[in-house]
Amino acid sequence: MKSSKFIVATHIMTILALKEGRKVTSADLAWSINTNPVLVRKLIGHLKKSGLVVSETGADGGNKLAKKAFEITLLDIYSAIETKSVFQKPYSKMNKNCGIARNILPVLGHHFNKAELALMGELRKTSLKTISLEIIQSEKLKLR
Amino acid sequence: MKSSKFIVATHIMTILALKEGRKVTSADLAWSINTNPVLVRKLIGHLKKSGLVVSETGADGGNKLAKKAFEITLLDIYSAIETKSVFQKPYSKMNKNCGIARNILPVLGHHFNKAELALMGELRKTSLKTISLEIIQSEKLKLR
DNA sequence: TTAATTGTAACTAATATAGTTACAATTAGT
DNA sequence: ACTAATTGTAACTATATTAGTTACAATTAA
Repeated sequence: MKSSKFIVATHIMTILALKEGRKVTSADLAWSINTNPVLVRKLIGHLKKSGLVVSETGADGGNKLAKKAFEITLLDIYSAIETKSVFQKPYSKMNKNCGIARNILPVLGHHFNKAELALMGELRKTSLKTISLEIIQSEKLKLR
Repeated sequence: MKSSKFIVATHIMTILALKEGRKVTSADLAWSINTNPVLVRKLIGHLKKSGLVVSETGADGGNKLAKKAFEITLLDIYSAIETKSVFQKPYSKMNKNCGIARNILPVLGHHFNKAELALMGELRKTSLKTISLEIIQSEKLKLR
């Protein structure tokens, strides 16, 4: 995964979870992330396609979760944002005259898929509710 | 993982495994991968540091495995090549005035680490010997 | 009608990855 | 000692990916 999209998207989702149903604008989200509202809206576009977020346009518009936070897992966010495999590049340039090169991709692909499924299985264990509770807890600890 | 380095490194290691102890030059490896010998030597540099490959310079020089193929796992190759976490970007630009932003990285980091450990655990299950046997098998099936 | 907002296209900037060139150091064979 | 083949590495260029920006049409509440 080359980008910070997943982290940023989870950051967005965590804010929406902590705002519990109140609409949040892309400008407010961008403030916390310290980035551009357009970038936020692009990410939210993916989250909406996956049914995780709903938005309203116009004055007093904004974004909120489409489900309860305990119904959303890190895997849902991951799947909404990351289209490519963690591993797989097209990698089409290997030499077709070489018997090893001809077969390496299907063979490795199988093992890479198993590894990625293990990763995804682990992400599915954590809900957005858990994340938001941990954020609150973490902030409280620092205040002492 | 943003690069194809891991796939290419595993490709290299598979060739070395199938050559069983015979020295292979970076030029021969580059031929199979259809890339530049220097690129191959750079990757081999990492594999050597991790004790997976040994090389000889000079005429009749080349590279070979430092261990038996069944003693090397995909995780060994992965760890030799990939220095950064699958997920973690520095991501230092979030707004320190936001309580959520201040805490998101340690909280998510914990869950991301668990996921990455699951991925690595899966990679450790497969040895280079297995990969090379599967390559042979896959090529044989195609010849029928 | 106005102001605030999303959605999106088109673009630029920044960063990361891949590939290349060049050459010193090493070694086997002669 | 000389030659040819090889690794190791630095410095560089090219390509691809990601991040960020600008602009503006469409939508909606007041």
